[in-house]
Amino acid sequence: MEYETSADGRADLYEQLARIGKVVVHPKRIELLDLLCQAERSVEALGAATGLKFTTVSAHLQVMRQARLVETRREGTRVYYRAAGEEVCRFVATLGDLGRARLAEVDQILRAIGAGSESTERVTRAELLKRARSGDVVVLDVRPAEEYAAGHIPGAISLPLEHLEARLGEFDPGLEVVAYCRGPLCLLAPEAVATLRARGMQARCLEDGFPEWRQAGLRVATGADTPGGAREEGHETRLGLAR
Amino acid sequence: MEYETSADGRADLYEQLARIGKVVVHPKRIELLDLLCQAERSVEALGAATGLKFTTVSAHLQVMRQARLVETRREGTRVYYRAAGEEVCRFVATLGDLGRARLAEVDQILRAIGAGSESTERVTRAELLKRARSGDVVVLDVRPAEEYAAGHIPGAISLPLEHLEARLGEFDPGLEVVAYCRGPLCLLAPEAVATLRARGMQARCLEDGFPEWRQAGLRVATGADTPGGAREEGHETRLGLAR
DNA sequence: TCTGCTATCCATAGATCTATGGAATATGAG
DNA sequence: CTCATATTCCATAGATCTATGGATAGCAGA
Repeated sequence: MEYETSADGRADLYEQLARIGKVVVHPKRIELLDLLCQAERSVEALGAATGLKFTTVSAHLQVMRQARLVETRREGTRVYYRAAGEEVCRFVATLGDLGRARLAEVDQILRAIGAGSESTERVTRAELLKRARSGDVVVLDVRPAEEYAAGHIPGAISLPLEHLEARLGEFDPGLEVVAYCRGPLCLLAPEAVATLRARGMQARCLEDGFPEWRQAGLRVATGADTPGGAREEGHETRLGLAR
Repeated sequence: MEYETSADGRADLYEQLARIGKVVVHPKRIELLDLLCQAERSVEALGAATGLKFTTVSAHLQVMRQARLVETRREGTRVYYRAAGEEVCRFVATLGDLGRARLAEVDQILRAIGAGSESTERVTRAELLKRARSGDVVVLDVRPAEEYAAGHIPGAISLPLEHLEARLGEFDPGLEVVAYCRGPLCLLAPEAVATLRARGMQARCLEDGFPEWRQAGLRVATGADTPGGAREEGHETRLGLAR
């Protein structure tokens, strides 16, 4: 149906809000928006992350741009997309909360993969701050490297989930690990914790994720995890990884 | 496209959230949901409020029911719909906030009708409480009667916008009026204030609206405004209406 | 049971959306 | 200017959605 811009302001209003609704009517667009709330990405990278052809991703991004939910930055021949402001992320989070509250399926899905109302309680931000100060805990950022670079908890080390297995041997078994990811709907940290626990390690998830940390007004650090690549030898015990 | 329930939990998750998105992709459904966040209503009443044939409204309601955003209650031959919980209202409010923040059109529309970043600042809840105690202010609920009945600010008098003109003469010109409605996206109170001011009265809007009042944990009253119909004679000065 | 209501269910024409191939654009390196 | 790369723009077949008329179902009163 066609709802042209009429003289009736009230109808117009809902019309405008529906532009936003259009974005979240498609699962892939929700996924894309969720990704963009974490860090900016190129069209190509988004395609790889979602399994869509870049041309399809571009089409979805145009819909999101129409709704002003994303902004772009050009760098050379590449275009980086990002969520257009804090409100967008808050909206996505609210959508997730609502799904969790009203759709039993959402909770089931999360639980099925180990997140959800998990067996082990999570570490609160306050507790993490306290324990980090005393130095007996390793804070692990298991999100993709670009998201870590876009912002992370100070002192956390970047170890994307897919590299976790490979580096399991490097952990100091004497320290507890606190892993975090993107938030309550994200499964990266729960999976990491499951992996670590399977090895007999002490590991828990942080409550929520990085976005919530930032929104709580806590300090954040940015930049890649030692640009050179490998971490500086010898300093790693600070982070709880055996050299 | 068809996104069947696959083994990939992640895809499933966004799929489920898209069920909610489906509700807000259609302007009329947003309008319906917004109405249901205010008070429960029958299918017929919703049709009248939105200008849709009841059969169309029913179809929209099924979509909302699928997403579990509404619940029903049967009373005789009539079915009353309502928003399914606080989270739903919060979601609608967040959608409105996002629209306001990102879509200039939304703000323009609101401003065009007198709401939006209006010329007169609004009264805060704290200020209203204080002044209500000293009794030099009339609190006016300009929403439809059924919404007033479903919950209102204690001491407020119900005077739906469409009856305001007719009863203008009853106001005590010595008192300031504070009008409220459904929230920042609602235009009822701003219009009421405009009408009152045109008559030279002191009038302002309350910040936000009733839902926010309730969410702030403040006291609310329920029930119709004197079941008999006319307000008790003689007690009205308490409310600022001349007898 | 029959009748009158209110609401849901069904079918459908017409409008809209999605994924994708292929062409057109924009930017940077030669 | 030419070529290569990353995107956007366009066209389109096939799937999905919307509004609505007509039929059906649940409930209350005669």
